[in-house]
Amino acid sequence: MMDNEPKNRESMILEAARKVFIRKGYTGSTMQEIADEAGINKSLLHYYFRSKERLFEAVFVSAFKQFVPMIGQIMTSGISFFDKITGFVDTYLDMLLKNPYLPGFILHEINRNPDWLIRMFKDVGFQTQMIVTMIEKEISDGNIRPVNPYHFIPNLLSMCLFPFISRPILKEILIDSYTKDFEAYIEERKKEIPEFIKHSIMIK
Amino acid sequence: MMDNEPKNRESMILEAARKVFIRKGYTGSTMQEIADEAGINKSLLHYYFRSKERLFEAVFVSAFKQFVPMIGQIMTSGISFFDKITGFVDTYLDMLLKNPYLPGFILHEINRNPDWLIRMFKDVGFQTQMIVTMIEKEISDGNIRPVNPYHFIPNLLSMCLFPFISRPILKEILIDSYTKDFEAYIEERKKEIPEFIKHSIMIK
DNA sequence: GTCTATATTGTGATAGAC
DNA sequence: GTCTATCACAATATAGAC
Repeated sequence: MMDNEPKNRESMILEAARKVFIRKGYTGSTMQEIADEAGINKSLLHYYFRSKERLFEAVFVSAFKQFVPMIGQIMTSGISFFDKITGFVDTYLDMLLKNPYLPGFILHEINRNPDWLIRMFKDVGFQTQMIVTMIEKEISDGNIRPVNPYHFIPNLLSMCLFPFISRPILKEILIDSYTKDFEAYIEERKKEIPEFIKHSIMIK
Repeated sequence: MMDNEPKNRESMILEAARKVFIRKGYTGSTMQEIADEAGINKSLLHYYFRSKERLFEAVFVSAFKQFVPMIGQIMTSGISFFDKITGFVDTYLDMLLKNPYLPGFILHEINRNPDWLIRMFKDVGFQTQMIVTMIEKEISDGNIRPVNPYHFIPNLLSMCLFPFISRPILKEILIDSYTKDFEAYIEERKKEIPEFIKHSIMIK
């Protein structure tokens, strides 16, 4: 960790709040715990952010932006379809390894209040239509077999995200008998997921 | 709904608690809300179950048993590998459609307290080794290509579970532009998931 | 068994000294 | 800006009448 630069209180608080909220969720976290984590007094939280809800909102917005993959860049580049998949999986899994509790946090909080999504996606924007178009072009070009993009995209996302959401269960039913730790297991998936997809939809 | 038979208070409370806990989680639920849902007084909850935690535990244990797929039955039957996959996906998605919030609930609560798992799996037991052995036999028999079972099994589970965990997001980024409602979308997946797997690992 | 208080602790939030 | 003290209320839990 190289970020020991003296930061201002506001970002210190945000960092502590992020840590606590992401791990325990909104209803599972208390202002006291966040204050302790930040090494300051409870009232200071209210000084910088008016309420628990506002503090949470600040954390959630930034976390959500991180969660939605920057899929546009790589999907419009000139590389082959298989390389696009590999590149995406590699980049996204790397980010998730650095933020293993992010998926569970986002999914749970969105479930708690789905209305946030509409406002969220205005800022962030997952370019669905662009990806669908890209996939359809690959099909008509004869590079991949006819696959329904509206199922393929969730399949891809699920295979990346699921291990992080179900981490304790996976550890119990699989990894323990597989003698690998979690990070090594995810590293393996960087090859396994593209391989799985390759056999599933590639024509040549 | 045909279950209007007069039930005893205890199961009425359990039903109400299940509804509230599964939707809002342990920290997001209050005893008051559960009492309201059951149409009774707050103190009665404490009469039947000593504490919030005990009431939750009763709900969680039964929910967890439902969540862990009865994969042993179908995986040891004499049918072909592809039929096993299709049968499992069909059965499991049907159960999930009746309990759409179950996966998010279980996964979130396990994340909140992973220690429960050890005790849970003693009772329930997901027969990992049996499934792994079965897959390895299919490989050596030349029915499917050599695939790592420790990645294949999570892939299969993830494709079934993910839509339910990420339902609001999927609705926002996919289904709206796809003109299907959620149930119709899941019905489609009963064919799409086996199809995806078939192309991915079947040899013939 | 079921209800109406009531006790007791948690927690978000504010007031006010410095 | 930062702290201590305190308020107001919500939530779990219990006591006791019926």
